[in-house]
Amino acid sequence: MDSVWFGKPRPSSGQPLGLSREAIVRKALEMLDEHGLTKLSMRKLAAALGAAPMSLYWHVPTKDALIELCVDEIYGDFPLPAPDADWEPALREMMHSLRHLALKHPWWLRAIGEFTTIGPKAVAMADSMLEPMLRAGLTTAAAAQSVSTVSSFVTGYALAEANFTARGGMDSSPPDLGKIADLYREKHPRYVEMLNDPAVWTLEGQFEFGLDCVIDGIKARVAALR
Amino acid sequence: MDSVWFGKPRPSSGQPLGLSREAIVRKALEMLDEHGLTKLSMRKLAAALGAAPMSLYWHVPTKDALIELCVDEIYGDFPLPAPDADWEPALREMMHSLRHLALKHPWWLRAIGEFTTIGPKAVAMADSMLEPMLRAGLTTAAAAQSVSTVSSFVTGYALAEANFTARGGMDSSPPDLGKIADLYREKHPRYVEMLNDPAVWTLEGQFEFGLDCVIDGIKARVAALR
DNA sequence: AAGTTCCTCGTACACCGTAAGGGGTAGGAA
DNA sequence: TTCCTACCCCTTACGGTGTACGAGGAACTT
Repeated sequence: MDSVWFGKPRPSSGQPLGLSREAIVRKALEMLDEHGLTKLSMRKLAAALGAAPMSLYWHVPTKDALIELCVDEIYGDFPLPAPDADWEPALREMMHSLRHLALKHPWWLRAIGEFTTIGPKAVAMADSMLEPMLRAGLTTAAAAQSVSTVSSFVTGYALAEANFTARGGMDSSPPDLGKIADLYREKHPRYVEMLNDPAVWTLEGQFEFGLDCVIDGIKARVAALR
Repeated sequence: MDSVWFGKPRPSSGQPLGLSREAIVRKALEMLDEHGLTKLSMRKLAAALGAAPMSLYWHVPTKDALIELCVDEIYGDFPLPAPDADWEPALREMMHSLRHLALKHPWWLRAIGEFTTIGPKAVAMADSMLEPMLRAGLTTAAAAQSVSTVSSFVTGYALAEANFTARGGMDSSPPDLGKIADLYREKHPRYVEMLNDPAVWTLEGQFEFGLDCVIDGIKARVAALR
């Protein structure tokens, strides 16, 4: 099945009046950030743009394709590390950026899970993650393995984190932890004790701990992987 | 907002004829495994059960609630480690189980990302993950931190893995890597070289590598966390 | 003036989740 | 026997969704 990336963005010789692929994506991003993935509809998007629903379909083949474009646009916000940075601080910095991106756009990770997007900006990001590792002397496979490992942790963590940080406007509210604790107090006391431990909810610190673990493990292997 | 878990499953004094919450969840799981999350509709589910669409709503308050029940059911398939196992092999084994669960039910991770479910079987799984760590002498917070770190990696990895392993019947097909390589060959040669490296596609080995990294990092900290 | 290309829109179709309420059936009470 | 109540299933209907199809109009070329 062909993806959006293989088709041209439709030639537009005359000056675009009001509607354009870029304008549609921009407004869609705005609405996604504000209301979440499930609340976005082509009709509402068109209304927000002052156009008829079917007008969008000239610029974008389908709703799923539009969301793929939006997902890739987010990859574009990814800040690049300094071109001469050592691999470890570069990797750390990129992973912090990745987490912040995911937390800033809660719909993003969910969309990634559903649409398997590999757009130009996603490729650029992956490429720039590879770069410091290769420069440190790793083989292609080893660099890929390292990057895949850390970014798996980060996306997994951000996914869990986003579930407990759902703010206003999202699709679902976070579960009521007090009720859950009451429900399971006698059957799973260990679990309830964990829920009530304030240290568990220092999400920033938890992330740092996990990131340290993963990077330590990679560091220990970098020598062998060269 | 109340969740399914806080309401009773509707008292059923007489013998249930045909329809029941259990039967509905069972059939829904079957259809989810076969056709994926987006293809499941209450109407089709009812038809598969030989019932009218609205009949389901006696047993289940809403479609989202039904999916939460399905998600929790999957947690129930999680195999428990031996009750006297050391923390490291126990953790390893559980993470392998978690990955296999995620790959066997591709809709599952996507649903977790969308619904923030904490049902009884999810709690039981979390509890049994905590157990070996606590037995090893970790504090509650340290055990939670460790488990959260590894399972974040595993879910993140499984999410990415599932995107490249989409088999028949899923919502979207995997992207055509050959075309992608052609598109980006001159702009991102490093990335394309990675795509063409067969070692990158030994997903089992990549998973093992990542898991080793994370567990090593935790192991190095276990002493300090006691 | 005629044709061509680009863009916008109106209409329509097949789906979706589910609110509201109508019946039927079974068991217990009168 | 008759009535009441609880439980379960269904019909109808409403307001949404993505998008196929094709009718236009506007601008530019010839």
